Amino acid sequence: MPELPEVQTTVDELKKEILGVSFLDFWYDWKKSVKNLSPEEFKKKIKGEKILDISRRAKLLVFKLTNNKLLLAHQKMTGHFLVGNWKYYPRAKRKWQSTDIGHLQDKVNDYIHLMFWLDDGRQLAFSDLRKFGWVAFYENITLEDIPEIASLGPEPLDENFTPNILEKRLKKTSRPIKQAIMDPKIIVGIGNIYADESLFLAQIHPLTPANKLSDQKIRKLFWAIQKTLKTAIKYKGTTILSGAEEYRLPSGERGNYQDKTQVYHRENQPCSRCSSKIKRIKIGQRSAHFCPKCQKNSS
DNA sequence: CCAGTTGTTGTTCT
DNA sequence: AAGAACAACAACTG
Repeated sequence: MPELPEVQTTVDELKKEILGVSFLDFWYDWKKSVKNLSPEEFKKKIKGEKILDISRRAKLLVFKLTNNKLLLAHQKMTGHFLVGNWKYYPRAKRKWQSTDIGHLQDKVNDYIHLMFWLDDGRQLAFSDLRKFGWVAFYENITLEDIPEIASLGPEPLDENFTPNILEKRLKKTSRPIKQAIMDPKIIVGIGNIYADESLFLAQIHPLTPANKLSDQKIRKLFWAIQKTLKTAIKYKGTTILSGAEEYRLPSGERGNYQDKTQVYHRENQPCSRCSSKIKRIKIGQRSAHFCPKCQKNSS
């Protein structure tokens, strides 16, 4: 699922491919995939816009367009961008406006809900099996004032982010530490996979109340989060094997970090540190994976 | 048919 | 009022 490392990888790869190109045309088959405008209005706005820069804030992709206009995208759980040159899409069994795509022949995948035609002859496709992801178009507003951005906490890999800032934010809540670091108002970019992995690295039990962690543990957690995210970026993110289409690089390749996880998706497998069986419990209706021996519920 | 999966938001409860 | 809990969104796998 796209968390910070997957979004960062998408940004890095897209920059190599489509910086400087312009949008020629747009197609959609799911209205809600365009968040703040009607898809028809969005299409009018986006046509002719040039991609000047691509960056990331939290799990959002930020496309900087001409005259400070912005295209934002959130991939949520199953969304991802693909760049290519296709002829058929999306799924044969779905009805769609044949006038828009009549000349196409090779299929992308079954879950394309947005398609952008680019002026370099290629296409940018947004694949999203569960349809929670979205794009939004903004003009006459600075990035920090956009509602989805304004309420966000600090970036874990920002050079100005320090253990003291993390400590201050964690002291404000008694919720389990796992839920606290997954809360984008406290710190952004961390989802289920990297929360479990960071807590394993820091040897912290996921149920420990956030405001009960010692300063030493918080410093260790700070380090563990950065280490985990940086390593995951190096491996181009996580693509958990499954029949469904999930996270891919814009080239269609899988990430490789799923082979590196220590606890996530590894229930009953031996801990790499002590060989105890990895446990899975529920925290706030979500799975949490941890080593019961290495991650004690102590403050 | 049911449980499990996921990030974020909006609603409801305490 | 604030903070925490939880439903909702969607679609597929096992």
